[in-house]
Amino acid sequence: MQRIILHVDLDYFFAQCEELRNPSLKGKPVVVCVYSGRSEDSGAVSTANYEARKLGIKSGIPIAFAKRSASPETVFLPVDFDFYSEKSEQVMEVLRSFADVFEQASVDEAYLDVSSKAKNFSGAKSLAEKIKSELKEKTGLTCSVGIASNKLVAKIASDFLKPSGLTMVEPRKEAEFLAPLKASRLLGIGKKTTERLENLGIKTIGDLANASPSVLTDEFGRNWTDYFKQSALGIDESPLEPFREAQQISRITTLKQDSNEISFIAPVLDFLSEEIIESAKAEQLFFRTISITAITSKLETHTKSKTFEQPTQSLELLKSTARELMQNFLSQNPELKLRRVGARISNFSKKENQKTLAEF
DNA sequence: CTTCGGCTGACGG
DNA sequence: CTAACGCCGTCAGCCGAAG
Repeated sequence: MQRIILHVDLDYFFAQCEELRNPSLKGKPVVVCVYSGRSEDSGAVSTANYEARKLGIKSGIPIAFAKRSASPETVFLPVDFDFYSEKSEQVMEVLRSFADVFEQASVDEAYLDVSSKAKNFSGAKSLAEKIKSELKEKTGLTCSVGIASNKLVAKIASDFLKPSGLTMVEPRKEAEFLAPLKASRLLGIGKKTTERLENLGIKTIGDLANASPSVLTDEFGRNWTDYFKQSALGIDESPLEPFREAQQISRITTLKQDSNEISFIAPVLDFLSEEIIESAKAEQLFFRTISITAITSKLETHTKSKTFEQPTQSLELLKSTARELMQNFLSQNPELKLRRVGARISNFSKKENQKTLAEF
């Protein structure tokens, strides 16, 4: 069955939201930042608009680093996630109305299966243009759209021409479209894997398609090799998932100063625990596993966890367990100081005391 | 043998 | 002068223990 999938990606989403709220920002470099609160400029850049990107400012770099390459009119703003979420909901509502099957992939991305609404690829292109104009009209936001026969290629296509782009890859043209692109465009190929592939002389997706399977298997194993080979040819049967359930809820924060004292860290974990329980209750989730994360001064990550028999929603249990796990970790690693600490719940069930069939 | 718990590491928005 | 560095979430893979 030939599918027609659209991937819609909002352009420089957080920064575009800020431009929408304050139109005088338009035309200036805008940098949306996550401040850690530890010193004036500590933190990282979340999103930069295209004017800022021209200056070399992009997601993930330290704020202090971004300020060095900023121009005098560059505007730095703190993230306002509540505002972006609100806009995101408006956007998703519009997009959903155009789809036979809809999957929100993140706060600023969605997949639309329009197989029966569009009939053919030429119809899908008209539909995509309609989506772009209606989205702009109803929410004020621009987006880039990719059209293809599956999610994998649609996502790469939406990224091909930005901002405000529209890229269509017709059926049977997938491998040809992908071949010249960098291997890192495929999902799951990040910094580390790119380096390992380059050591094998593989730079582009085309190189990957032509690579010897046995060489790939030696380096990455069967599972990855199969996935790489299929992806490089643009083959992807994965269905849209309209109702993805959360697997975990976590909160993490940067300490005001590095520390290994439980008396300093425990109140921080308590605060994170309260936020986590609030989310869990909002989604009516009961959890069995509690974890803590400890990130050292040298940015090494450690996690510890504990699983309980009965699902729970108890704030007190979360607080006491998180504290106990952290206390144990600190005693076992007295030489370490922590920069960031986090807490997490997972292993969800919808209800407390869920009975198994055998109990009836 | 499979499943579960615990943990690490890679990745991405 | 250099180095600088958030937060939230998913998944694969490994290990050892338990079933």
